[in-house]
Amino acid sequence: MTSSITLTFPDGSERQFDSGITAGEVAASLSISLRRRAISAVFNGTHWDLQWPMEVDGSISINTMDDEGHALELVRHGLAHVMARAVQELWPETKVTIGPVIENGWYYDFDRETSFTPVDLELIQQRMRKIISQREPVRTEIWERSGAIKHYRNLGEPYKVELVEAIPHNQPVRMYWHGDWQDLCRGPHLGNIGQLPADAFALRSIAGAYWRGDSRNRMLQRIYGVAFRRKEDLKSHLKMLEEAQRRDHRRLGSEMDLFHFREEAPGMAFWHPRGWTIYKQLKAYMSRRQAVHGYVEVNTPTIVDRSLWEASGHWDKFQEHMFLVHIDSEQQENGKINALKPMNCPCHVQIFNKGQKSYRNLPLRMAEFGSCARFEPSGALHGLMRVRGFVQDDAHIFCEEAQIEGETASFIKMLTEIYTDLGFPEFKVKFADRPELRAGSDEIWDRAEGALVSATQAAGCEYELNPGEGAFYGPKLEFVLTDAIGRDWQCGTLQVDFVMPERLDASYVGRDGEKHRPVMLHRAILGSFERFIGMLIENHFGNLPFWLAPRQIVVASIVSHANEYTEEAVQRLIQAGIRAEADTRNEKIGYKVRELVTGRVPVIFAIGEREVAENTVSIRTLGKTGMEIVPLQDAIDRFAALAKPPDLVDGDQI
RNA sequence: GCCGCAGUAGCUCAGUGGUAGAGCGCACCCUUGGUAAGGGUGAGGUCGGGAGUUCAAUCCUCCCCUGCGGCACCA
Repeated sequence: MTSSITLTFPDGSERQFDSGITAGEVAASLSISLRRRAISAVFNGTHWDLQWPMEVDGSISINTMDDEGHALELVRHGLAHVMARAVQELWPETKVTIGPVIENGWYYDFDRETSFTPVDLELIQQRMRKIISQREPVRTEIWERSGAIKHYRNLGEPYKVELVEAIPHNQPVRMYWHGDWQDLCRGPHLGNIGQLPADAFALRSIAGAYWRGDSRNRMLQRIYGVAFRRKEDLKSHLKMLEEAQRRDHRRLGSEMDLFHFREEAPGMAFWHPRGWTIYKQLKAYMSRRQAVHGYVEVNTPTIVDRSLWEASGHWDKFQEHMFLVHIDSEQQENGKINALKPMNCPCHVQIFNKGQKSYRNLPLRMAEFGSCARFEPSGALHGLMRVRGFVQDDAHIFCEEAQIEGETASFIKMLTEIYTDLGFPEFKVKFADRPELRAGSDEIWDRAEGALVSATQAAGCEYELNPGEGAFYGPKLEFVLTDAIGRDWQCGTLQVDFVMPERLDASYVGRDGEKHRPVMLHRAILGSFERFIGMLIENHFGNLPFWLAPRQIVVASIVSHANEYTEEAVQRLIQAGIRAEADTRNEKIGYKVRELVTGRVPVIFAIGEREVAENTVSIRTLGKTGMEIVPLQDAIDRFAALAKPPDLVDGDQI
């Protein structure tokens, strides 16, 4: 009296099976070789374990190791369990928690008194290989919730008890056995541990991580691993990581003599002449861009009395991140305290508030390259990407509610232009909607979110939802770039704010002659110059576009009696607006070239007797091996044109 | 902030319970050399800071600072 189900295969054919048949049995019914190669199935869109029964009609396809996505998931997931087993075999007192698959690998969090060491990683790795070589089958069962809880209580696995308790009641509690070792897991898994590639994984690092990601909870020890289907894939991945480390902006920043950090001012960059050159160029570019897009530029105080921060709400919400300044003892006695500004917005509202504004002034786009200081937690600091002192390309658009959508759309357009100019035609967009704790009515939030979403869609931007991550005062768009090591950094942002204008009592006179509250859009494109320059360095591997390159041309003499002509050429290049230097050191040209090439100088002019005699230069361009002899004036004209920032380039330029 | 690891010359790193070494760089000299390293000589270090153990600490112990990898945070 078994009922039957109908399964549809990828080729469209249908077959009847007894209800409860497993995906593995279905594969076997198709062919013995397929059964042997099968690793999992996709049943009705769900990644399905070969051991799981199917009890409803549906579509099915069988996966083999050739199905990369599914194969990698099973491999990484399987290795997570094997690693946990290895750890418990080596150190039985260790408590297990969770071990999810992540990009390129997995991690597993353990609770153990003693810290894992790099030597332990090697031991674990060896034990994992041994476990894999035992080729034990994987078995799964669905358990009663209470039975599972009891089981884990008896085993002394408190984290597993918590996990079982957290499984929603409409979902099965699934247990897996890998040989004798057992773990709670929603699956699916490979049918046999021996299918895991013992030579295509590596344990990478040990790190702390809070249980359930909550800093109030106990700190566990997390071990990260990477895994692939084949040894070659692992090798190329490790090589790629090395490559990425080589383009780390912190490394390039010191190799190229751009900036440095020191103990006296943690999280604040000391910009060297070459780094500051990039900074200045970028700032000038942004300034021109903003002018074109209808922004006015302002400048506001760095040190501001606490009364403003109290009014803006920062004193309550942000104080622990603010650098406080006691100016003198008298002020201190009066309880007067100043703070370095962590943001520009309150100051901008004060400029808006000076004098009477009318709807005719809106939208008012007020920009500032404002120097901000935030006391970031020590563990958050990361080169230029996360600093305590930085300059934002900040602006606030004061507008009417009906203008939000239009302003958003033109902002996204401007941001896309700028990112493209700077070498980031691709970036992620996240839409962060209302958080649980928020100001303003649901109706206002509905309107603000709606305006942001429709403007984003109108701009043709794909975005992902970042639920509940909006600011307390309004929803935001986040524009995210990825660094060399794969870490994401938010650069641009657009935030709708109904709260700050209220708190600081901003108003304008509307068409009706009455006072109205403007809406404020907080927005930035680069985010901070520091972070964005970090991204630029990594993105270009230090080889910045010519207009941004801190050293554009070095004129190197080959013989010392060419030094005078060399200096003259440099002067003429500088007058033509090019960043040029002379290299008249007493060294061979081969030595100079090597040093300049490794120093990422985009263009070298070499000057020997011939060039002096013929009034030419020998040009060598970074990345090319050949050279080219050109009259000096022609070379100056050519590179002066190339040195133009992208927004100033004439149409017919390259 | 939390967990772990690290800090020796300008840089990259070696090293030892008896106050330190290499390569590169730097300075000077020789060399005038045609596109990725010409040769010689020399100067440089409170071994991150403080305390302790010891006859003696750069090395061992503790505290702090900074950095690195994560976690948490990123208004």
